Amino acid sequence: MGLREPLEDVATCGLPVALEAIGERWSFLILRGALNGLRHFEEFQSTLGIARNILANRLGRLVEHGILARTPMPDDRRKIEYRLTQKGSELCPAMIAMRTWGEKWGNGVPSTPVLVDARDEQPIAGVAVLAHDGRALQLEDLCWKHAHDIRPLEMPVQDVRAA
Amino acid sequence: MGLREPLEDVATCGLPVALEAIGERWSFLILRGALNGLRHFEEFQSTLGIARNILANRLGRLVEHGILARTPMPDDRRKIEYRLTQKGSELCPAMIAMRTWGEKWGNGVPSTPVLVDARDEQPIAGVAVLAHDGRALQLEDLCWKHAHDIRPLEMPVQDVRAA
DNA sequence: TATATTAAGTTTCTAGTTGCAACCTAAAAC
DNA sequence: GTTTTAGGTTGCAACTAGAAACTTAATATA
Repeated sequence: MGLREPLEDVATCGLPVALEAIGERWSFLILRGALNGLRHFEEFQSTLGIARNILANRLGRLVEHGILARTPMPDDRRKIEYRLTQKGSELCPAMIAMRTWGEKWGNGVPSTPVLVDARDEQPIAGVAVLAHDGRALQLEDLCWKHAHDIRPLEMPVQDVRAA
Repeated sequence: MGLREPLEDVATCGLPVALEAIGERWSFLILRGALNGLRHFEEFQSTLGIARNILANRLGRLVEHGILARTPMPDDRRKIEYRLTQKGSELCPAMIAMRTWGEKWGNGVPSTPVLVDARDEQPIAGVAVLAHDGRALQLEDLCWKHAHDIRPLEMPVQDVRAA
C-alpha cells in the first residue's frame, strides 16, 4: 500500500479521524458483526470468512482505537471477548446510514437481520440529519459555512459565556 | 491484496454493497470533497493531496458505481466535471454520521467547514436513527430481528397483501 | 502557423499490504 | 499426559498504493 500517512491534515475535519480508525472494509464488517452480537475471534472468523491474520490485525487496531474492548473470559481464560465500547457503539448510526444506502441503491438486497425499534419491534425508517432544534433535515436544506461566519442563536436573555 | 472477492455474500446486508462502492479512505474523502463543492480533477488532487493515479482510479470507480457523473465542460472540453448524482448525494447522511463521530471522539478537531441548516444557518445537531413513525431512537432502543419474526403493524382496516 | 500551457489522465517502478496456509502457544478437557 | 480448542504468528506470493515522470488533447499566446 505504500506508506500510509496520517491523513488527519486533509483539512480540519472529523471524517479523517473516523477513517483512520475504521476506513477499511473489514473494519466495517467486524464492527457490523460486533453490533450483531459477535464477541469472539472464531465467531468473527467463521462468520465473515476473513483471513485469521487480517482479523487479528483489525481487532487489534479497533482495540487500540478504543472501539472494541478486549477481555479474557473469567471461566475460560483462553477465550477473549471483544465487546463494543461506548465509543464503538456510537458508530452505529454511521453503519446504519451506509447499510440503508446500500439497501436502497444496491441490487435489491433485503438486509438481514433487520434493525428494529425495541419498543414496538418495527423496522427503523432510516437515518436522518437533525437540525439544532431536532427537526429532520432534507439534503436540500443543508449547506456549508465557515465557522467564523456562523452567528450564535440569540438566546432568551441569559448570557451564556461557557463554550 | 491477494484476490478481492465480491464480499457481497457476507450475510445479506446493504453494508457490503456500500463498501464495494466507497469502502476505502480516498473514496470517502473524494466524496466529502464533492459534497463540499469540488468538481474537477486538479481541485481534488490539490485539495486532498492524493496521488494522481489513485485519484483517477477512484473517480472512475465512483463514476462506474453511479455516485459521480462525468461530463466534459462545454466551454473548455479539456475540463471534466465530476458531479454528485442523486445516488451519490444520498451518501451524505453516512458521511455526516462518520464525521460527527470523528469530531466527538477524535482529539478535539473542530471540523471545518461547518454543515448548517440553510434556513437559519445554525450548525446541525448530528445524525439520528429514526423509527418508522419518525421518532429519533437512542442506541439502547435498537435491536436486531430476523425478517420473518417481524409482524407488520396492524393497519386501520386495509388488507395490504403486497410485499 | 508554431509554440507554450493546461486539464486530465497513464506509465513506471518501489515498497508496503493483503490473503492464504501452515504453524505456534497456552488453557481446558479427557 | 495426550488431545482439543481459542486465539493468534509466520512465511511467502500476489496485489495495491504512491511519487514522479510522461502522454494526449484542447486552449491560449506569439
